[in-house]
Amino acid sequence: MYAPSAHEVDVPAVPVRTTCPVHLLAPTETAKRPTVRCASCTMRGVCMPSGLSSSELAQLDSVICTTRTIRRGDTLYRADDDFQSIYAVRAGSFKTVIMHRDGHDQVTGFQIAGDALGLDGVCNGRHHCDAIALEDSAVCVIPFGQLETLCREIKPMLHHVHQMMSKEIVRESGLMMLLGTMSAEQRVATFLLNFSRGFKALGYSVAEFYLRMTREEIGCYLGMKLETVSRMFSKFHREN
Amino acid sequence: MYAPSAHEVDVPAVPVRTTCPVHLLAPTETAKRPTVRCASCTMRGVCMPSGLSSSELAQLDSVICTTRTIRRGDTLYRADDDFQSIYAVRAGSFKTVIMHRDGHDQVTGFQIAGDALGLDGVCNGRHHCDAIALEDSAVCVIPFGQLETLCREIKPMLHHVHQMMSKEIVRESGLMMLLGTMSAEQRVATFLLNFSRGFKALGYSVAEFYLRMTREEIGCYLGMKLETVSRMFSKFHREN
DNA sequence: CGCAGATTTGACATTCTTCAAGCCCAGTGG
DNA sequence: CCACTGGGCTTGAAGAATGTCAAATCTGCG
Repeated sequence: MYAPSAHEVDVPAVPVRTTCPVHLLAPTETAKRPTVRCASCTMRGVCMPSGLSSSELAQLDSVICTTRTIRRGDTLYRADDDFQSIYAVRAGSFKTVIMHRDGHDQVTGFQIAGDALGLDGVCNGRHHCDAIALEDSAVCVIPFGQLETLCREIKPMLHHVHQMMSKEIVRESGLMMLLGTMSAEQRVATFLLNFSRGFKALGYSVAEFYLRMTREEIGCYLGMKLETVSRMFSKFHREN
Repeated sequence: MYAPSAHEVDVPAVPVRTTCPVHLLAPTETAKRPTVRCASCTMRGVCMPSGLSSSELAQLDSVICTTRTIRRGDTLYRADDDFQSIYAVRAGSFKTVIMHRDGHDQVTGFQIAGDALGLDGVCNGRHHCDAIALEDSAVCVIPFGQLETLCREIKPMLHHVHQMMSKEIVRESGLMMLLGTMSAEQRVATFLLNFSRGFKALGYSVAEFYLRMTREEIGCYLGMKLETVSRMFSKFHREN
């Protein structure tokens, strides 16, 4: 809808929000609880350590993966829910939100295919935020107790889990930087660039992509009001 | 210097910055690399899982702990440093800072006795921030590779490491909430309350304590300018 | 004592929010 | 088919919160 050539400038073309899904679920994935084999999963490189032997992969498969589908707007888990499992996004997208009594919510992250969800629950056995699907989505369910058991047997797995958690820590500290030091304009620009990078890693276009979240959700994530987000988008669009 | 009774209101008495250290190092701890035994460490409850057998504690001691002292203003590690170890603060205090080329730094946390440092490095083998001592301090050095080995042998240890990392994730998301949704006044109040809570856990006074960091560092942490921090302190003091 | 850095305070500028109005689009029902 | 409706989006004007700049203390340290 906008010129794809726009990615010569720092900020990618402003995407238009539509309801056309970025990742369509394959029909086989919509069934309620089919076992998906990690060994043949295209996302394996994203959510599992590389270099596992086939017997180790079999261990993974036997112990760990079931999938779950979540409809747009539904929650994968809520704050205070008992923590049992972590999740890997297979298809679709989510947001994680910390609700505050007075309605001042904070979106702490957007997750797309390959991202992990639920690591906040390890700390004290309860989740600390809500995870809400932005579109019809599917996740792999990874029971954390069993994952820990596996970690004791497979060293690369242990290290991978640690990396995932550390990556989350680093991601969040980057966000703190954004929230603490950047102007509204810089925040929106950074947000678009990060998103673009995320889609690129999945093989989608860098310069043109759909945003599944509303202006309000973006604002909530970036620490500003939806009107300000809108103004920044307009500004970038004017200035290309 | 201020009335300790002030802790009846929501916000503790505004502390005065001085150079009087909160935690004095015992003389024996200032030597360069003495081995401190985890088994007899008073901080053990904070940085290690409870319920380890004495043989497991011995394993810990033999493999892991050396200590290091850092002078005020010196760095424990810097961004881009090779990641080898994580650290547990034994005495003193630190800040972690993400430096940005244009001088817009972000303080991502303050760490006092019992807190962990360095978990951001697991992710890709390099640290992502600087850790700087706010006063003469001491840390336990915990080589991460050896810790992972130990994790495979001692299950509670594995779980504890996961909890530490998850705790850091939760801490950061709380900070994102603060940065994203709160007014300057609320941020400073929350900051003081959190700090008060941290000191309380160490057995120090809730209503009166010293802040080792400058107004600028606090501002950097809370996403505002030092003048604003100062104004809020003045305001709280006026209103008690 | 006197310097350098930290802090406080005031006046003014800027940025962002708030409030309000109108537009666009998809879904709905007559 | 088309008006209607609601949600999301855009835009303008005014106001509040915070940043910027500057000056005057305060404090610890040599």
